Amino acid sequence: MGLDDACNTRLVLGLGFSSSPETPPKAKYQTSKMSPPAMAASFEPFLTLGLSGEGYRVTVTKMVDVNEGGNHPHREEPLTSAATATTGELYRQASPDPSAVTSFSSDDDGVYARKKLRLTKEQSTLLEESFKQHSTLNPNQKQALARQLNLKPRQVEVWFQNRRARTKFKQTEVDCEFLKRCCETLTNENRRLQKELQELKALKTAAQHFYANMPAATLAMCPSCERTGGAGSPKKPFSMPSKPHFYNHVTNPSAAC
DNA sequence: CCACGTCTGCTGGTTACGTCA
DNA sequence: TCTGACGTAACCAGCAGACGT
Repeated sequence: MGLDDACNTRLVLGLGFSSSPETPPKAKYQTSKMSPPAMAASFEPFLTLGLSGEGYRVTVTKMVDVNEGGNHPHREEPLTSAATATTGELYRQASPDPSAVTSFSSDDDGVYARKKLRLTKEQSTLLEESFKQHSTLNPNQKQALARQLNLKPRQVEVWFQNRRARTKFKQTEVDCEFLKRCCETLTNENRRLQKELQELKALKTAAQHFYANMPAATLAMCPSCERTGGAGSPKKPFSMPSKPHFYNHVTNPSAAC
């Protein structure tokens, strides 16, 4: 819509109440807390703003946030979906990108319901490239990117927020997988060491029995400690190393993860 | 210097729409 | 055509830091 068009048309403003579902627009619920039946059953004040004699008609329920700067979620007044659709529709008309038309569609009544925006491939690509350079945006970057992409700064902001969240989620998944593998490896290693310990214990018991049942005369003298392995030292026929050699997963990370 | 209120941007969680198998 | 799963835009609540008073 060009400037000339805007100058040559008259605005028509209407205000009223309606309890019927068809007028004003089919207000779709915005949040789950506001169920559609509840919306349909209530008396809704509505405001119509249109260009005389033709299709540029905007119908709004409750409040409309026409302040572009007031797009911060904290300060945004609650909008009905119809109101949101209205601002979206206004924006769409200003957008030269034909693909953006699919972002907001009208139903058979010519009434605009809120539809989810789908970013074009070009928009997504540029956003991705920008995200690779910096995962957060300062206000100037946001404004510039929004202008470049023909989007609202708020949309760019939301995209970056969601993108950061997705990145974090993916990283968490990767970390989770890594820890799972570590856990599996350590469990296997633990099992193997337990088995080894059992075998050593069995060996020790067998050796104890062997030396205990052997006649003292047949026992050889140990040349270094000068003790026999049998009756002379029944308690310690042989000993395990005082410092058992455990596999260190920290110093040998390849064995674990 | 400290307390307080406001503004702004972020995160985490959720909702709802569009797409696809 | 219907349906469920999935991706994601949009939203909300809460928090934290900067800033002015």
